[in-house]
Amino acid sequence: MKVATFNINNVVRRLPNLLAWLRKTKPDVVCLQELKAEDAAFPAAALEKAGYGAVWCGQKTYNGVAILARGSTPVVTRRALPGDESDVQSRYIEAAIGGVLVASIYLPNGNPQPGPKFAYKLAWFDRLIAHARALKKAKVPVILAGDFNVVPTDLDIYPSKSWGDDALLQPESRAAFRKLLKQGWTDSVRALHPKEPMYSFWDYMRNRWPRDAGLRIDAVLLSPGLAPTLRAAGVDRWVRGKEAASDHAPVWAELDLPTRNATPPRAPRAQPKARARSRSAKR
DNA sequence: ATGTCATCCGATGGATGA
Repeated sequence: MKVATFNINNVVRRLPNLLAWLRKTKPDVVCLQELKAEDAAFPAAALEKAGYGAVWCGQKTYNGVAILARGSTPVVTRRALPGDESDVQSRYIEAAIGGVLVASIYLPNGNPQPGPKFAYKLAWFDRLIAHARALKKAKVPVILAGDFNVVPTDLDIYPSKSWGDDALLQPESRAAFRKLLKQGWTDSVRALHPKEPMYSFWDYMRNRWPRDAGLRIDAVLLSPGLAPTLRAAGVDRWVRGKEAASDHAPVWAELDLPTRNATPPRAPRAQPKARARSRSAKR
């Protein structure tokens, strides 16, 4: 099973880019962030046509998260992060897909800091840490994927002093991310690529993409039970170089899990292809 | 401080967020 996270930076404007990437890489599960679209504007029909069922939490102009599944529709378990009923920002959605619980996360940016936005970021992080702990205790396979808006270490950013005051690099932000990981989550890309930067975001400003001045702020985290299934992980950098690209590139992890809706490579019984096809055609 | 992209509101551009 291939699971990916992609901060799409406006799913309506970026739909051609999203569809081209889905066609080329065929992830089984996709977490999207920064839809920047109201519920009614989400391009569900186009994604369905591309073979993906979707669930989403939209919001006008800002935020917005979604989960896509190839050949099925995710079963929503939560549409908001617990812990603050007054929080109306669309930053969390959680769903079950083939026995795995998947969360699409858009952690607050937190700039400028210090200030109310940074306080909101840290409070949101605390709520995420508490909820992640509860999910872990449930002993089910869980994937936490999204834009965590944290540069975890200095390896995760190009050599630069211009981000010193940024909320993404503050010790409090980094400590919160460490605290989350310490519960036992595996940062897929970092686990398999411990020495390379593996950037996932390049600011539009100041020629940062052409000079590879990137940040690694998007991640696919695996619960302890899933960690041994991790086979490969990476960043689809080429997506960032396309016309009208998002400022993020997709981050993915390949797990050695049976994919319920995938066509099996060989036929254990008669006509498995036809059966698999008719099942997905019902969607 | 700079500079990029995009949208909002509501007016021919400034404020905002990332």
